[in-house]
Amino acid sequence: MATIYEVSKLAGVSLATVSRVINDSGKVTPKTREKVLAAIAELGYRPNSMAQSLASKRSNSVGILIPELHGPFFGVMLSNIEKELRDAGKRVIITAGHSDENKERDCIEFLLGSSCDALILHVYSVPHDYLVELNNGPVPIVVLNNYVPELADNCIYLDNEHGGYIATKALLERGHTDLAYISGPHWKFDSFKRLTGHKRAMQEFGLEVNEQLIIEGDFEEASGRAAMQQLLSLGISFTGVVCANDEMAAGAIDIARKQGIGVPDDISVIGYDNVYFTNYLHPKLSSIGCRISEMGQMAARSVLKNTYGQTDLEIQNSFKPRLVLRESVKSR
Amino acid sequence: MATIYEVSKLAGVSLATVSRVINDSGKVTPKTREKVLAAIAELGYRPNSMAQSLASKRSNSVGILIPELHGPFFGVMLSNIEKELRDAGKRVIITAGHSDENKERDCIEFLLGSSCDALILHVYSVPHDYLVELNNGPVPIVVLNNYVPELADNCIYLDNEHGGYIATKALLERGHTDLAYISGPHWKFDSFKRLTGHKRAMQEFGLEVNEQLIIEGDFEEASGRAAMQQLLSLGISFTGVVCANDEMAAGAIDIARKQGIGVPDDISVIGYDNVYFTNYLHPKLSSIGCRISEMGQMAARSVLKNTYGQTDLEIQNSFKPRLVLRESVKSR
DNA sequence: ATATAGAATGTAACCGCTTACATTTTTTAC
DNA sequence: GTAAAAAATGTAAGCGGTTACATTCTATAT
Repeated sequence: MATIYEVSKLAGVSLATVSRVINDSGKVTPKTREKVLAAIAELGYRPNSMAQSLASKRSNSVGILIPELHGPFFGVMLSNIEKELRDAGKRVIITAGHSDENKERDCIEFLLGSSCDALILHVYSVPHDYLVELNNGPVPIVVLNNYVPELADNCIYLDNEHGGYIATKALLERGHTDLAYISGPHWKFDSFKRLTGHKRAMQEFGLEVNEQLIIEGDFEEASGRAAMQQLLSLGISFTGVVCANDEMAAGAIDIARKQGIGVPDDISVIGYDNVYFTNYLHPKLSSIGCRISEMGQMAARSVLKNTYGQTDLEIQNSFKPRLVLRESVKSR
Repeated sequence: MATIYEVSKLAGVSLATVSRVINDSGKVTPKTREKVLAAIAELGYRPNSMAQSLASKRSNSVGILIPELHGPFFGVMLSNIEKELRDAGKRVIITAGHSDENKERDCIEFLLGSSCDALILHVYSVPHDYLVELNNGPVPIVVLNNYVPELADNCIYLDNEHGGYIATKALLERGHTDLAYISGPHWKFDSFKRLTGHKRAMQEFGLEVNEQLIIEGDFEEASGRAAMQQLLSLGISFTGVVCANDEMAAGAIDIARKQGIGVPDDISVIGYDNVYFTNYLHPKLSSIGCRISEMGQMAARSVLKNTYGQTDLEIQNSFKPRLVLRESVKSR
């Protein structure tokens, strides 16, 4: 591989000049620029990014930590982060934290050791203090899908409380009064917030929430099945089920069907996340749209703005989920 | 950030010695190792990966090019690549090529300019020649989910012809004789191979394939709907539909249902990829399992073996898909 | 005790670039 | 035409490591 030195010799100019044309920095006469460009082309020269990084103290790469790389939610998020960042010529180094504190820490360590210029973190288990501390270090972070008060400006998040609220309200407004709720793990903050929103809506409508009708799942389809099973075995009647994500809703619907309970005829079901397969389900699942792409994009923009000096970018920190009505919800 | 120089001073040893303990290379007395380790801990020193890369001419990062970052197929693949690679301490730089030749080339250029030690490429549009040429360059590649004869040892792929064959055979063996086929884009090699396998199975069973019953979709759900629509409007009877992926199968089933055609009672449907949501569909979709995780993992191992010298790893280049029977297929 | 092989450590060149500063060239003003 | 200012280019010192080779210990053999 040719080096900048060889280019400079061939073009008959100094190293500095070659560097200038490569980076488009400083003034260079069109004529000499031509010469340099020609030499670069002739040698098939490509700057050595490691050397550039070392000398400039900027790696042009940003580290991403996301719970999983697969799955409809994270995939979309990642997709948008990558697009936005690569359009700006930045590299994206990804790691998966699997919602486990130690793994999340490992990933962060790993990314810190990778000379990232910034980190985009979608974590579940690492404590807030740790994030705050981290942000005081040399590499700035943006916290995705989570709100940390001390880091408010660096957070891009969804108002999950509102999401739980509107999901529930969608059913209440349609005449349902007896609702069940299939929750995600209570220790996951977004899951917890959704449930909080649910309770607020119930309260607002003057309804008692029956704790027996709140089942804790784990966001996986199987837990939705189990939850529905349990709900039906309770012998308490209800006409609507709010689920904390679409996978669990899919499982719940399937169990209902198997027990001869019609959705939405007997029971209305609403999911959360509005993941792409909601459309493939039968009945098509109503859900809560989470602005996943926008949040991903915004997280990327946040680092472009704060780390790479694209000061013209507008950052929106908080996103409001919205109701997406399909076939699984019916008025009574 | 502390440098190796400061560590060496604090520990009272030379740069070389510090480097040795960091990299666990060369001999170092336990005692001096202790001193160095202590100094490292005291300073909170972390090696500068850019400097390491530059000096060692090894970035420890591998570039990934994949059509999309989202979607059930690619997500799983990516997930396994990342896991395998990061367990080995390698960085993963990802890019999405969107099945477009120019974008794919851009991505490859981008990765080449990122000092990757190796590339894992899942491409659709870039010609074989280009890949062969590329592989002659300084950075080795592994071709994922595609077979390039000249690069046979660097390819990790699925036998898609076989997949199309067993999918079709699954229906034929269950007494179906009139089959329709919803294909992916013919220009995508995997899609084409699947169709080839379909035809072979038909032939083997002494059946004529009716070209009218082969509809070209684009792997998206909507095209599955459209294809089914078209098939039903043909007025040609058929009792089974083989789909080149699960999304299109989901669309096809939904259209059938809307037209009052029972699946699997009136028509059996089989998908391809065995993507996770096949389980959420109603009826649960039979499909062809594509060993996605294994291929992803194997691609990663291939680079660990060939680029990072883990010679003990066994590489399996070709994977056979397998039939996954669920509810959408029924004997007649 | 001494020579010597082998182990541990140190020295310094180098990896390929960026950039502050110095120098040279060109332009402008008079 | 000359001086001063501005623009273009060049020089060289890093950036923070790795590693070949040189040097200094240690341990073993004699």
